Amino acid sequence: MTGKSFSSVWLREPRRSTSPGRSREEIVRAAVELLDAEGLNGLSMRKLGAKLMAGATSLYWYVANKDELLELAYDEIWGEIELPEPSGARWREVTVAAAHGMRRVMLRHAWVADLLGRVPALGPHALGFTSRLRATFQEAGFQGLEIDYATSTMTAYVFGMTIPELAWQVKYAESELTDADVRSLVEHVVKDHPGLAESMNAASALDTREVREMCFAFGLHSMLDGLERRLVT
Amino acid sequence: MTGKSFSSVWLREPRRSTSPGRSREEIVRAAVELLDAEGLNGLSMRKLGAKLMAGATSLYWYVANKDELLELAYDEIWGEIELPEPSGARWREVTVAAAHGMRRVMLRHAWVADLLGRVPALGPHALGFTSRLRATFQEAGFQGLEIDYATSTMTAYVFGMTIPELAWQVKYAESELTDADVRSLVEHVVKDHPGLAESMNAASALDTREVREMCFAFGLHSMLDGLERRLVT
DNA sequence: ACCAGCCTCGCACAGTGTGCGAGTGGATTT
DNA sequence: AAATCCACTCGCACACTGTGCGAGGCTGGT
Repeated sequence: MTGKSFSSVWLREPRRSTSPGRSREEIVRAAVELLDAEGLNGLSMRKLGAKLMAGATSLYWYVANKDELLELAYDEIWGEIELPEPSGARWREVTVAAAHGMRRVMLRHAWVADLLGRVPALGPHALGFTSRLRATFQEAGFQGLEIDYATSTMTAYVFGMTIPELAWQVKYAESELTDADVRSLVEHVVKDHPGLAESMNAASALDTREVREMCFAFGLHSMLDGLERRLVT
Repeated sequence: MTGKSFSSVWLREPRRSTSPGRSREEIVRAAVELLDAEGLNGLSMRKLGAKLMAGATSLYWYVANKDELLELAYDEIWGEIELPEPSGARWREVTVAAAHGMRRVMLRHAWVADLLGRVPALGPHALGFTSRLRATFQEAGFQGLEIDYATSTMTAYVFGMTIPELAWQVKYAESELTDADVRSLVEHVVKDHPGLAESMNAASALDTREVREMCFAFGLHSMLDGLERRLVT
């Protein structure tokens, strides 16, 4: 009775197939592989069809359009995040583990960055994750809407911290720049900003990866401290 | 002496033009307008050319390729963020204002979400903003790498909190769903997750926009509390 | 008058998502 | 056994994309 077309992947049953290698799950799995290997621009229906030894348009039997396929692929990787059982007493441990889990999955599938701002996380895997994370905050003692606020804050932090990392990673991978090239670019561009230049010098003695991880941990624990304060007051 | 091609917009001088309406700045401004109106997929070189009463390929005189144009557009909107003068004493005020400024600009230019994960923020406007924000944290009392950690944490939070909002906004705008349609979709999809369903019910009595803003403020202040704690210890 | 340089743009190519409608093969009904 | 149906595949075509190339035009200096 919705009147208009109004469709969503999550409202339709997936189509089953007789011939093997041809099902929504298979297609989504192959799409994820292709995305991992070649990025968002590397995924085309024709390439995906070829990978599955099918015509490009055959896939449209299982999937309404490419956007839907991307929604499915997006939800798929939400399923990869390891998340300990909710536990109110050890909510910080659980939350820290969840944050690192999210970050790991994002780094593994750099193309998520392109979908975060386009696809609402409404798939079963995404909801499952969110739901369990929410339960953790609830058991920790948050109440009412603040349960959701805390959950959102936590996921927001991980997204926001990891996305720019992915931007670097992508820019890196697609052009063949050496570390020295990148450094010289940044040095040049940062010239008019003494503060940034100074911090770049300080960081350049250390391993980039390590700095990123320290930064992530610093922000994460700060944020959790802040949330914890909201709790005991 | 870099050996390889290795180019970046930020290393090349923009080309000047004789005929009016044709310059890097004009083109970028028009691109931003088009992006605002039609989103990332709505921007094509041909449409942009038409808007400027120029052939599509004329633009390539001023801009190496579309990616470069997007980098320029991305940096352009960094310049729109209002940021008070750095002030150590009132660093929280400044930071809160900066966060809301970022959020406002993002909501105004929903397509940033598509670029955050693809384009490193190396343009002059982005660096200017970052540099001044950094100065604020420095004057607040942070030291060494922690100045940058705090800065990153803050921007990460704003990005991460706003991006999913943009996803909804986009999905909304491009399909013509009514509020009721959206609610029924979410209700349906959330059925297996009692916690989420409950919180949805609690929130549905309130104005969506208001809830989003309360959530944003809650997380922001939590995060700043956490950072402040790092400071006094 | 000639030339050099900046600047414009038409053409063409390879590639995209996807609607359409014809085809195929196996199961079910008559 | 024949006819019918339906799940499924896919070739073709269309409109559209970014962009390399190279032919032109305009402007100022000699």
